[in-house]
Formats: sequence, C-alpha cells, structure tokens
Amino acid sequence: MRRDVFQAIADPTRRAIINMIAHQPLNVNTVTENFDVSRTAVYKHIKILTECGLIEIKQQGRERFCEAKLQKLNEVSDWVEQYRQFWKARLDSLDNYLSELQSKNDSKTKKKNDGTSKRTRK
Amino acid sequence: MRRDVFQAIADPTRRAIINMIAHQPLNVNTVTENFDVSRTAVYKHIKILTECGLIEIKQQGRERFCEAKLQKLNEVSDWVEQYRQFWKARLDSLDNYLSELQSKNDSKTKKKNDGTSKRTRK
DNA sequence: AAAATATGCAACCTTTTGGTTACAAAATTA
DNA sequence: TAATTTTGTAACCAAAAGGTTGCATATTTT
Repeated sequence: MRRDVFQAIADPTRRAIINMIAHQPLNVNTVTENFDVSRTAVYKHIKILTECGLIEIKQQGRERFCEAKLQKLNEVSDWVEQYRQFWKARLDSLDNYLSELQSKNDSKTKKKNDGTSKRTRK
Repeated sequence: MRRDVFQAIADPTRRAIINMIAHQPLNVNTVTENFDVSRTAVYKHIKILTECGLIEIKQQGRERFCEAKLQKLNEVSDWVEQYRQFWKARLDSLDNYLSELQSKNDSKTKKKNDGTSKRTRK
C-alpha cells in the first residue's frame, strides 16, 4: 500500500476535498454532501489523505473534523521546482528573440528609442 | 483513460524517467537500462508521459529520443502554490512566537541588545 | 541479402483503485 | 430509554494500472 503525497493528489476527488477543507475544517458528512459518491467512498479518500499526512482528523463529540495540513505539499513543490529552469530556459530564449525583434523594428521606424519598452525577465 | 499531469507524476518510475531525460534527451533503450522492469513496461510509462504532454518523442533513424517538456509541470506548480499561504501561516506564527520569546529572554539576561539575532522572515 | 538493433503493440495476467451495500458502535436528542 | 445522527469498517465488485511474453516492423550493419 503505497501512500505518498504524489499518489494522494493524483485523484481529482481528493484534490477537491483538499480544496474544500483548506479554508476551514469540515466534518465527514459535510465533505460528503459536495460529491455524488457515497459517504464511504469519500471516507476512504479522507483516510488516504490522512495516511499521507495531508489532513488531520479531530474528534469533537460524535463528529470528526478534517483539517488540512498542507505543509506536506512541500514535497511536491520541491520536486516540481527543481525543474523550473528546464521550462523557463525556453521562455527566456523566446523573450530575447522577441526583444531583439522589437529593437530591430524600433530602429527601423524611429531612430529614437530609450529602451523602456524592452521586455525583461528576472 | 484519464491522462492528466497529476496522475502521470504519481508513479515513481515515471518521475524517475522525467529526472533522467530532464538534462538531455535519451532514446527508449537507454532509458530502459536504468530500470529493472522490461522495456515494454518502460515504454508504457513513456507513452503515458507523452500523452499528457510531459515529454515529446523525436525519431532519429531507428531510434526515438524522449525529450522532456516540463512546461506542463506548471499545472502542478500552480495548484500547489495556491495553498502555500495555508502552510506558511503557521510557520510565521511560530516565527513570531520564537522571536517574542527571544526578546523576553534577551531583556532578562542582558539589558543591551541590538536585535541583530532576531529571526525574520519575508 | 542476411543478421542485428530499436521500437511499437497485441494479448494476457495480477494487484490496486475506487466504488458499492450492509452492519456495528458511539454520541446526541427527543 | 428509545430514536436519530455521525462515523468506522468489513465484504464484495468492476475497472484501471502496471507488469509480462511474444511477435511484427523499420533501420542499420555486416
């Protein structure tokens, strides 16, 4: 039974659950009301999210409130961000290309150009 | 056949494949060599990654090179980042708590404190 | 041309996933 | 106390996922 964050957020229903409780904790029945699958199905999703640490259950009377613990999303964030350079590189190239194009065009139409319209990217 | 980026990166083998070809394109056999499953299994993973746009296949003679197209990871990045406030908030609270504690402690032990050791977070 | 190499894919199998119904147990309410 | 509400979980099912072997096809190599 693999139970990591990547697998947990792969399911669209689970992502929707996370979205629901991100703002405020909700009990199991309330979460269920927003889906057209059974309470048991939703409960299983909640259990998976609990097992990988994305949510925590707090009992209050006969109800259990699901509280989002989104620190765990750091794992995903870290993994994704390590590749940002690989998809940013091309955008930068396009940027340079466009701004070169712009310069050429500028010098063709008007001789004066202070360069303020040049696109930049940090 | 659901084929979205979240589902694609849920499998650890596929994440490993992405990692391999992020730096330079590799042909199918070379990718396969690094795993202990069959070429067919790896091929299926590559197909899934292709179908959701994370990699592109370029034929070159009898070989096919797999090239990473990681722009699609933006979908994941965007989804995760929208929640950052929810897990950053608590760290900030802890930070404030710790720095308050520090102040109290400082004023108890030595009267003089220029505050340079105070923890800050932007 | 023949052999070797690199790949795509069908057919099949087992395990996992996501869902269901049915029932039990604990807490609240009437 | 009896009825209601909220939840946990067992038992079961169909479909999807991840894997395998075997074979066909296209390109090089020899």
